[in-house]
Amino acid sequence: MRWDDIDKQVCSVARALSVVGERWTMLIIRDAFLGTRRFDQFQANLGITRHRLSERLGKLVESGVLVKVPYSERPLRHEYRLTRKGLGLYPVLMSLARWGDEWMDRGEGVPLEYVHLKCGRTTRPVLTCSECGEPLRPQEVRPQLGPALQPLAAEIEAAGESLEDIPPLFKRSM
Amino acid sequence: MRWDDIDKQVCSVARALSVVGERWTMLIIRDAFLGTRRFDQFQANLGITRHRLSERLGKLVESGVLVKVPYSERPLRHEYRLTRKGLGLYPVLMSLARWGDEWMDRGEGVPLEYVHLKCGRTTRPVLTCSECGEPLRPQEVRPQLGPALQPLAAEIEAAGESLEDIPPLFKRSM
DNA sequence: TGAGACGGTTCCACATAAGAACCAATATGT
DNA sequence: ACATATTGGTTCTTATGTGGAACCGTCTCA
Repeated sequence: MRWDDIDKQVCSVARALSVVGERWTMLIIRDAFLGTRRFDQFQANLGITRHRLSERLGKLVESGVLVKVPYSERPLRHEYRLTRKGLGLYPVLMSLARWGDEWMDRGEGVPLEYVHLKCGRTTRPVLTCSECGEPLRPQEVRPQLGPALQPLAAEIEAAGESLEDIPPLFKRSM
Repeated sequence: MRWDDIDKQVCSVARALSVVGERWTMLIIRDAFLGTRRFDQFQANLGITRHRLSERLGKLVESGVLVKVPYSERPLRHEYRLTRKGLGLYPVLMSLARWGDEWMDRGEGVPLEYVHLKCGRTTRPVLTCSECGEPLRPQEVRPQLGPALQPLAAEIEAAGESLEDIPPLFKRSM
């Protein structure tokens, strides 16, 4: 299978990665969250080639993560800003940062700290349950087929198999 | 700059991506979280080429995200399992899944739902502040230089500039 | 009139990926 | 005893992606 076809999978992770899963893309988004908006700024901050940057920005605009907003007529210039869809990537970015802080440390402490303005303290983001507010741990979460995979569920039951304990069942999912 | 050098940046996101930022890698990890352990299982589920899979698994073992555990002598066979470091990627994965659910939906509903066994309800993971428990929103979080970037802070102050409102300041950070 | 800022595009050499075939150690069936 | 299957790879060829540098077009400012 080609990488270009992963967005066809019935899998939210695969679909997400079809947009933000290429080299440089998440770093461009990180920079956007830190306030970078212009082509040359991105290029200087990231050290990516202009060619690649141009291509990646184009794709991000196409997929609705960034918008091109003019900030000057004559000469016509635009900058790139996060859309709501782009802002939605914040948890992904923060989770990556947190994991990097925890596991990729070089013994010099973390590069950045994050002050939560609401409570005034340095925060370390935690993933929690929307329903009970407890931290979400992988052992305490059971994935089950959602609406988009009901046909698959029917198929499996028709074959006389059980929906329980078939981990590879989820091969097209999650 | 080459992609291979991003792990040298003083940036936790970049460092994290140097491990999990390549094509296929997060999908391999997704499968590992869903219970996949053996080479051929991964290959069948993902549709990745054996070559690429072999290389990616090797890198993940090298970087400590997976371990190779023998499950049979004669013939010697091993399987791949998530380490604690690997399990630490759960929030990244769930955040990606959630974003995909929300923004890459095709109108057929979500592929998978997640039941939080502790409270028994279908959960949608939320990123919250470790200190006050409130949901973390990008506008309410102020990144500031951490220990690893104190030299940079000194440099900037020496140049007579302010640490405030210099977004590109963070170019080597986050 | 000439240089510089900005936001790109074009070109080439090299690196990485996809797909298929092959390989080696054992186990299993006949 | 021999053929076939299983598992976990490696090797090869061809296609696609990437990095680096040069170039381009529109403006502004001196």
